[in-house]
Formats: sequence, structure tokens, C-alpha cells
Amino acid sequence: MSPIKTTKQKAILTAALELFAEQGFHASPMAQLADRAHVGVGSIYRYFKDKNELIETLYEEVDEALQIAIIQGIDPSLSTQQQFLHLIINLTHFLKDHPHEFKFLEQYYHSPYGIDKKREKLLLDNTTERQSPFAKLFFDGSSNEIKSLPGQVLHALTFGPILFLIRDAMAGLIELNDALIIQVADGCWDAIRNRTD
Amino acid sequence: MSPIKTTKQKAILTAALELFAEQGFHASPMAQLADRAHVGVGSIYRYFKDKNELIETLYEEVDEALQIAIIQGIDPSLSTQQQFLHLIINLTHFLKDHPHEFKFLEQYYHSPYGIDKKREKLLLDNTTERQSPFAKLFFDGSSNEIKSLPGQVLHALTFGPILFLIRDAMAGLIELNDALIIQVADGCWDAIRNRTD
DNA sequence: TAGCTTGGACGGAACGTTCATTCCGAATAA
DNA sequence: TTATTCGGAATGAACGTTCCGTCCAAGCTA
Repeated sequence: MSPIKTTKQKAILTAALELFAEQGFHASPMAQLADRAHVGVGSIYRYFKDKNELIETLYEEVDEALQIAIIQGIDPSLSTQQQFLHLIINLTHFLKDHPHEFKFLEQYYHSPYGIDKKREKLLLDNTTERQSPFAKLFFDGSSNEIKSLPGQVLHALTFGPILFLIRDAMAGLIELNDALIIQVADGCWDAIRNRTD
Repeated sequence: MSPIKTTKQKAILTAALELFAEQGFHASPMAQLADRAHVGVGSIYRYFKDKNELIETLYEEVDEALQIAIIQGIDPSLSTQQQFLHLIINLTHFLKDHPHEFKFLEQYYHSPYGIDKKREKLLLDNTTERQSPFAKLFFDGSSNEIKSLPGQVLHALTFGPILFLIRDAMAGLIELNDALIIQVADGCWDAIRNRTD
């Protein structure tokens, strides 16, 4: 409970991330988790009330890392399109370079508690405070470069293809290189920008 | 094993579809499944070797229904864009009207065996025989209306947004009406068509 | 200093529960 | 009657969680 995480707590979280990503929540027994963290089973329960709390804590950690990675190097003075592409590329690189984190998040959002977290975030985005970087861009208002569509539709057109592609890459169905990422990011931009023709 | 499915076998499959969709594979005990199908637990094992075989059989059934629904009313004489939109709308309507089937497929494709099935399908699409309706459209070749991108990218740009949106709808985050569907379908088309401006 | 006490950290055996699967007697059909 | 289908109690394995004995470092005593 101390603000500074002990070494052991970190070891448990790291092992959990790996194991959950590789085998899924259900298929990862606490005993195996303890083994990988070089810790006794009982010790896990010293740091986390139960398996659920462990998962929730892990989510908070992973999500924070993701949020930080996404906005890296964003320059508000650039064009909306430039910023948009930059965000997408940041996102894709992070997920590609952190497969464990990606697989964990995928599972988390597809699980019962994940749904609630998503709803929570959506609400957050609809109030003006602490919007996601993408929401800020979409609803800048000042420019009408982007189609005026419901936020959900813009989200779908933006994140849908990226996530789809990364899933394929994780499954070993394709090799995800920078050229591919940019093709998709461009496609996403075409999907949401106002046509000039 | 007889080619004609018995009433009881159908009852089991129907109950399984509901239960799996509502609770997930792991959280759906065979006993509960038997209850809902008004069948003894033992009887399930008369028709299916084990839980896995039940899931596989269910997948085959659901996938077949989906394939049939997608190509309903497609007219090859219409423009590529028209056909594309029609396919997307068919797909979306089916998934929206069959939430159990959608949730089941989602789970299935995110599970270990699902990955293999996906790889199998991909291979199928790369040989010319028995391509998916979308693959046919993408690689028609005769027209250059569509960007010449790798098949995976076209797939991502097409299915990504739709699936994203339907997921949100299933989670109760949005109300999925026809206007929304068409907005997304149009966006998808913009993402993959060759620009004329 | 050296010996003793104490309390929290730790590990892993043990517990109780839940589940998939099996088995066998009952019910049904032929 | 006999053969086949059925159902649900019984089985055994796997799991999350708890419990308790051990260990160790810091504090106290003399």
C-alpha cells in the first residue's frame, strides 16, 4: 500500500503482464504466476487483495504508459493532418513494440470490467476536461478539415483499422513495417477528412 | 454423427450460443448449459466429444450463416462502390441483428483456436478458389477504383471500423442506426478508393 | 557488546470450491 | 425382451484463497 512499490510487487506485476499476455487471465494460475515472479503464492496476497485487484492494478499501470507514449513529440503548431498521423504512428509503434501490453489490454477491454472502464473513458471524453488527445483533435472546431460525424464514428474510423492490423501482426499473419503503418494511417485520414473534390 | 442433426443436438447448440455469448466460454459450465437446453449433462457428451468439439461445431454453424447473409442480394452488375456498400451493410445488419453470433465469433477469434482458423481463411483467400466476397471485389483488377494496397491493409481499413463500432454498440455505448452505419461505410470507402482530387 | 524478544515478510502445504467428464441405472423405443 | 438414449450423481483434477510455521532484521535488555 505504500506509495513506493516494492521490488517484489514490481516482480509480481511484470510476471503477471507476461503470463496474462501469453496465456490469458483464466489460463494463468496464481501458482504459475508466483513461480515466474520467484515468489511464494502467499506473498501475492500480501500485495493484492485477490486476482481481480491484481488485474486492475496492472491495467492502471499499462494504460498510463500508453497515454504517455501516445502524445510523445506532438507539436500543436503543425497541421491537423500532421498531428493526426503523428498520434497514430505513436500509438502503433507503442503497441507493436509492447506486445504484452497490447495483448493484455485487448483481453482487459473484452472482459466484464473492461466494458465499464471503456464507458468511464467515454464519459470523460464528453466532458471537456482531460480529453484524450484524439478527442481534442477531432473537436478542435476551429478547422473544418474533419468530417462532422459523431465522435463514436470518428473513433471507429480511426482506431478500428489500426487495431485490426496490429491484431493480425500479433497473430503472425503479417509483418508490420513502417510503410504499412503509414498506408493505414493515410487511409484513416482519408476516411475522416472532408473531401475537397 | 448422422448428417441430420437431432432436435436435441440443435437444442444444445442453441443454448450454447446463448450462454457463450452472455457469459463466455470459461464462465459457462456444462451443467448450466445442460439446464438451458433441457437436457442431462451426460447427453451433451453423446453428441460432442468434449467442450472443444462443441465450440468448433458451433463456429462452423455460425460462420456458415454469416457467409450466406453477407452476399444476400449482391448484384455484380452494379458499380464496385455500390457492391462494396451493400456488402458492408449486409455484414453490419447481420451482426447487429444477431448479437449472440457476434459475441460468440469475437470470443472465438480471440481464443487460441481462433487464430488458426483465421490463418486458414487467409490462405484460402490467397488462392483464387473460394475467395471471400470482399477479396473478390478488392482484387477484381479490372477497375483501378480501389487503392492498390496489400490485402491485409484493405481488410483492416474495411472491417476495422465496422467491428469497432459494433463492439461499442454491443457494449451499450452507442445506438447503432442505419444513418450511422452508412456514415461508417462511406468512410471506409473513402479510405480505400483512389482519390480523384 | 552479546543475547533475547518481537513482528512483519515470506513460502508453500492444505482447504474448499468449481468444473469437465464419466458412469451407470432408469426410461424409452423396437 | 433387448438395444438405445438419457440424466444426474459421482469422480477427479485444477484452481483461488487461506493458514500457519519459518525466517530475519530491528529493538530491547543487562
